[in-house]
Amino acid sequence: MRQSQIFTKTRREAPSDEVAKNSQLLIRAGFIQKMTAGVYSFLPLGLKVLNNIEKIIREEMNAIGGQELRLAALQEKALWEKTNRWDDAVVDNWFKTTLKNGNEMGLGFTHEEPLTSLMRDHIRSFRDLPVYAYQFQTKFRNETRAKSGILRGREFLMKDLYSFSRDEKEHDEFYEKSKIAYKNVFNRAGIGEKTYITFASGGSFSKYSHEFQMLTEAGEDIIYYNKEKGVAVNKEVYTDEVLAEMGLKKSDMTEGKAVEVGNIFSLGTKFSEPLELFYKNEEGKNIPVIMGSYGIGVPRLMGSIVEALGDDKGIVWPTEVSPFAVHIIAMKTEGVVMEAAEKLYKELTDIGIEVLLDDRDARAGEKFGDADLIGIPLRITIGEKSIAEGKYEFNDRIAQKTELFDKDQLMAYIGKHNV
RNA sequence: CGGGGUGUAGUGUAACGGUUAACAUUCCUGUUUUGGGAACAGGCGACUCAGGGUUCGAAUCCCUGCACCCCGACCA
Repeated sequence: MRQSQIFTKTRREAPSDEVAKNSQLLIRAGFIQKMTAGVYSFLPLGLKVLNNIEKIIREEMNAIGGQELRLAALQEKALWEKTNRWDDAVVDNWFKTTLKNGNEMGLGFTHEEPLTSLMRDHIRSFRDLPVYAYQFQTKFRNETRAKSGILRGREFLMKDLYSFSRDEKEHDEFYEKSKIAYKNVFNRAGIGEKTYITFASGGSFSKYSHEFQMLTEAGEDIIYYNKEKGVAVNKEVYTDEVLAEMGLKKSDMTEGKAVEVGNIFSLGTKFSEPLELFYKNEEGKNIPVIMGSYGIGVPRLMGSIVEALGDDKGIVWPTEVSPFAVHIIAMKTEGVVMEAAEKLYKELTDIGIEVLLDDRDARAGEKFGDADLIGIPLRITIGEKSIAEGKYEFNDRIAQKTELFDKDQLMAYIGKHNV
């Protein structure tokens, strides 16, 4: 894509009401726009990132047998009354509305109920299990206090997977597989090193659950982590008993602030029983399905990446998440420089590499500054100097260093960083 | 939901109760520039969040509402 064609603009300063690093940088670079507190729109660059993250998650979910679907956002009252989750006294973050005929409806903040209900049409026999279904869908949560940019919004895209298993053993096997899949997601998203699988409370679902917590001052949870073992315990269940159970010692744990980028829950029969999702086993007996739920907030993950990797110059995207793989900076908009830039742009684009070409009639400082802000990890500067030498000037966004590559070296480098 | 704070050109800031609400940046014109946010000249852009009140006079003081931010509670 040509940068001159992108309608969004970078800005030098973030709006004064944006305090969080993630939203400051994302707004300055033109990835997102705030509508109102906790409600953000995703602009072309931001949507590309969101889609890239979605792709990573989709691949990992498919790899463990997930089947993608899309449930309705509008929810009917009767269904949620069956699990006692309609009442505002029980669930305080519903967005509810009323139909013209007076019926109440709610905007889904999660989807255990509708999916469990849906599965009644499809799960009858032990032969129909297990089932792993997931979706990417906008969730609505009437948070009393939205904050931290896109880390905690009132409307956000979420990947939610639900597992339906015959028994605890089958459930546990999938639960363990999901841990690996989640680790893969966060590794590919570039925050693997800072993300700990964290033992946590099960909320109202079960006694315990696992969260994936990424260390950052922008987070709202306190965890105690062990770097060597890569595990952590959420403060809310940080007891001697839990530590002993996990074979950990208090002296080996470090306290840190963290943001929950994903979580996995065992649900047991909490939903299958009230919603009557039973299957017939080999003896013809009705057995409640064992369930689990597995969530990742996509914008939150995007914001967490910015929090974790961004520096004082701007955003730094990991390769797989970056809106473009390569950023070509043309130092001039005409003559041999522009011709060389166009040529490389075409060559890379033709072999399926996503390239952003800065063809704007702007000064070098502005182009470099914007490139740093936007955060594409690989940058190639096309100018008279490197053309004269027959080389390509390559800049590493993270190391902030420059190298001269010939064509083969360049292509090899790009190939290595774009699997 | 409790506590605190803030609302002024697109953005960031300024303005003692007293001219035509200022400066920077963005944007537009022109000239010169062209490898890390260029220089000069000119120009556009604000009913100062909304509604009341006090006052000869309100961006400024008071009240109400709304919005946003921060701390806490909450986070299914």
